[in-house]
Amino acid sequence: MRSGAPTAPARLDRPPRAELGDYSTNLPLLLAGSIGDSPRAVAERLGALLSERLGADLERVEVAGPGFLNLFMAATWWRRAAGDTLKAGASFGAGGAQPPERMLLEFVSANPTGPLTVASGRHAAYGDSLARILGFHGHAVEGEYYVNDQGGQIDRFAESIRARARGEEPPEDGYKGAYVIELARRIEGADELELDELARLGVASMVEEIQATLDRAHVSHERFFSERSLHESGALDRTLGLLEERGALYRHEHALWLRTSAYGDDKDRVLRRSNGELTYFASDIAYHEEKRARGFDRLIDVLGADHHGYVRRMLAAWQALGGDPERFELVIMQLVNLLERGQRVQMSKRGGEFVTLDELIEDIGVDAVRFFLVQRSHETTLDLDLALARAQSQDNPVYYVQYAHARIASILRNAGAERVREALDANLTRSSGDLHPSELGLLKRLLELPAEVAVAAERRAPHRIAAYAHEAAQDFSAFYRDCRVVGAAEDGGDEIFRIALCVHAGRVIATALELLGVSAPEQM
RNA sequence: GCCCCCGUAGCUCAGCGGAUCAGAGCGAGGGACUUCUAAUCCCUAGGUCGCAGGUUCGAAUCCUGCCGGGGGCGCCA
Repeated sequence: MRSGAPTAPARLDRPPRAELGDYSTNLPLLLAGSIGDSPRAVAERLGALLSERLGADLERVEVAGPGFLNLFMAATWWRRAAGDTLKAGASFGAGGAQPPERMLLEFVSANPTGPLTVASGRHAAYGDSLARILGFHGHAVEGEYYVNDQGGQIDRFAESIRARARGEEPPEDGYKGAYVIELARRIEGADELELDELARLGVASMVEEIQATLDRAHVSHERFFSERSLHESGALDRTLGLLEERGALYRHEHALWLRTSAYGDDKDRVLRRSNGELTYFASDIAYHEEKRARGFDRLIDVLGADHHGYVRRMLAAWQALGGDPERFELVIMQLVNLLERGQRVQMSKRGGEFVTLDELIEDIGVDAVRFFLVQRSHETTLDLDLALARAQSQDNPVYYVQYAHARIASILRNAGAERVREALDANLTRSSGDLHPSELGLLKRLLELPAEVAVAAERRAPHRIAAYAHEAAQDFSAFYRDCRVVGAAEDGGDEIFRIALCVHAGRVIATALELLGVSAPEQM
């Protein structure tokens, strides 16, 4: 667009109230400026044009407010839309990514020094749902878990296991949770193994547990990537060499520094300490260089709020490696505050006092956990009162959505396979007559799925799908209340059309739940 | 000191690439089960969208400042 053209995007919206039309556009408002005519006049002209073009599909247009154009579609248009989308089957809403990309999504990556906490659970629920949404939208997504299986914390972890194996208390800065005792018991000869070997075994055991927990949470990663392997494969040395070649390194007071400040960081960062040890940051850079070499179109890291200070330096390092900053996203997840009857529950792996993801799943069920943890935007702190979550398990929104799905299944069972098949094959535009407002409301909602998926994918916002699923369930409930399906003729409805609508609604709700990793039961 | 997130109905929060955006759920009060699942549905909330400026024909939505809450700022990971 040339200068003088509107800068705001033209939109086709669904007005907040049905009386305002089926669709509305702000186009006249945007065009008025460059055309040099009043918005309402532009709206009049555009409306006339649309009426001509759309013919019988358009019932009428109205110019409203400062210059909106509200469109009222005819019943036949809706019937055709229903028929068309029904043909798309379970893939309705899929695809559309512009352009489709190969993505690597790193999420959870919790230290293998203890069980996953509820905070990790939020990362898991978010990351896994995001991966599903991005994939459904047409991207090729791989999920990855970075295992920090080396470094000072792992040493302390090993020391803690050994102490427990010897019946002693863990060191002051060690891991004091009861699970370490269990771990010590499970590892044979833990009291006299070399620390390095003990660390290896302890981490392996912990990673296994973490994987089992993730399985229970229906969260999957394509790959677990070991930090240690970067050292062993020489990847770390190669990365340092690369940075050296690019002139990004320098030595100062016996330490090796990366010039991250050249790429927007506040100050430079140490890669090799004066005592000769490499920092965590150094391996992380090697890890990202490794990811880069694998040739993805885009990397997304999901990090905890406590890592936000890390974002700038990681991006700087990425650029120092020659990476395109547009192709590397760092998503910061805000915290989960766990409350128990209003009391804050402390979450520290070393302190050993925390609520695990396993416990939460045990408490309220996987479906509720998944739904709860992605219900709120990842950018906002999530307060989760455990007592409340337990008590609410009956009124939990997830049950509401699942119930709608089960109810649809029940109706379709009632209608019988024969009628359902008939509905799927029927030409829905054959019958005429107006749609019931609740039929229309539901249909409109179902037609929004592709747009909702697109927004959720583009903004990395799974919570939108949770909200959408709930809205779809609400609209179905209204439809159920007002419109008899089996035996619709009794109140003047079209049974075939309504069965088709049920099939469609069931698929859409199932799709939304699937994107959240929540089951869609046939009966409850 | 610097950085991040938040401040919207009693509570938990959506909305925040501006206009038709003042919403949902829960809680509370009152109704509805000879009806395809009552794990449901219907009615009842009048909240200065933290405060003050600014940009705009138009701001909860963008900008600035301030107040309040949470978190982070290591040659830890």
